[in-house]
Amino acid sequence: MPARRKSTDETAQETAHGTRPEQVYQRLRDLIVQGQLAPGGRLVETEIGTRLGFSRTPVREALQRLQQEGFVVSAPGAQQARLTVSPLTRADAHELLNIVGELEGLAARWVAMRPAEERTAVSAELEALNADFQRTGRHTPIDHSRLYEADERLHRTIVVASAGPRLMALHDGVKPQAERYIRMYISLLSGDTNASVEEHTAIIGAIRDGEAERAQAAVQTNWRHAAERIAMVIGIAGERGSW
Amino acid sequence: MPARRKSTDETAQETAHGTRPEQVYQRLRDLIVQGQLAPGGRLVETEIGTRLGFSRTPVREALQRLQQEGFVVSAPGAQQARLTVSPLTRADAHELLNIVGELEGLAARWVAMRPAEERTAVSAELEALNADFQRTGRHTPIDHSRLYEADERLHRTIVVASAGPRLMALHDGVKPQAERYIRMYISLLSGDTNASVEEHTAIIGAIRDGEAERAQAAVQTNWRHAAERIAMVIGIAGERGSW
DNA sequence: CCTGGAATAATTGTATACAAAATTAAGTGC
DNA sequence: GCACTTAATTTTGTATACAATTATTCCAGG
Repeated sequence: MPARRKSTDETAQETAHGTRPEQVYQRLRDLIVQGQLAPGGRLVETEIGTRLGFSRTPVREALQRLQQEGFVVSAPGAQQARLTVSPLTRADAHELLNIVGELEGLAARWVAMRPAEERTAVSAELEALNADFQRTGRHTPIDHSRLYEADERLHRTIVVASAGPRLMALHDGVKPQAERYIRMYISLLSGDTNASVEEHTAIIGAIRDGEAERAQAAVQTNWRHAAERIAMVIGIAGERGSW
Repeated sequence: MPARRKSTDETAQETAHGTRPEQVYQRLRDLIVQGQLAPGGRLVETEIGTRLGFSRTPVREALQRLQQEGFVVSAPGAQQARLTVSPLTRADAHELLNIVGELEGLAARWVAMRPAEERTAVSAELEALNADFQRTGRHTPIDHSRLYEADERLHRTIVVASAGPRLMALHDGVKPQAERYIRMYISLLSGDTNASVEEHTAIIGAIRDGEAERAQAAVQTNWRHAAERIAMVIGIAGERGSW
């Protein structure tokens, strides 16, 4: 195949959104986050390439990015890369969720420092999202995927409202990895959404009142609790991909 | 040139530490951090390649990494990359230093949660480093580079003592970018090192006493002050590389 | 002088060929 | 059957060729 790019005559099946490395990246990331690519599983450049219909070059680019973000690790000590899907461990979950808490906490602090008008607008939006979250949590049977997404939307709103490009980039890189843990174990911990709803309420209140310190602390607490809960669940359910 | 790797018969001048992409990455990063590659300056793959004696492939890998970490940005909206050294702006400095504060704050919190024995060992080491820092600050004429490095050693000690691999990786990616700002403007703000020494003392005390919350807050305060000072200095001295 | 546009050059994206490692398979002697 | 060596295969690292895109130059017309 010649090295044509962005040709207008795309074949029908590949809708082609974004550059090729981007496509590969998105595809692999989804597979990892959703567990189709199991922790510890090997990633072979040529295989991915043929499977997705690209050459190794864009695949390599995507893998590098995934590696840097931590979705993928290379066998340590080896001279050659040998990439595998990162294992899910208790320690990693704890560390990761706490980091997300810090980043989102900073974002919350900054929202709480915005002018009153903006704050009320954001809090109103957050209230609505929290109500959504609560409703999804009450609904039986619980749709775990929707529940995660409702929570995600709420948190993301805080970040988008205040974060500059640096914090956004960092958050975008780290959050999906937390998602890996949360999605995997959410079914085991979604029994008690009331606690989360209350924590969200505390966050929203602090933002509305413009109390930066309190908003930051509330977000961090929220995540710290999540970290503890998930670490506990992993302790029971066992780690996956590490042995 | 054939694609030989890790050959034992390296030419004398290239001592070859690490893989080729790693070498290129290190080299470019240093050039950017030390300002040899000015903010806004163009980065051309072939030029870098010939200058360092490698082909475009490893250069590309290094550039990608630099881009993801934020040292380098691609012209927005363009279809092709067009990489340039990231500009130094007031807003970016503020955002970046606050992020570092959060990450190191989390590290400090974790150190403060370690068993007493370990905490006393770390605090002793930190005390020594802080004394070093103070001494360097008093010495006339002030060696700004040494002053930065003394500060850096102290902060790094906290991170190394407690951070897991995730936090370490994140910190290693973000901190050198803060370094870019600090090194550039340190000569303008190193007049008053006493404030920094005191802030360090507060951090060390909290760690010694095992007060996680206070340790975290102290580190964040330290960085928030630095952020404010540097943002102010940039306001006076003017931004570089953005226009 | 400067404005527009075609020709030219520079630069990046992608595929691919080949080399170096590393892994696996296959013998071989015991 | 098992340890050990060697051959074959797989997989990654690097260089390079070519295409697509973007920037630059140059020249005519006003």
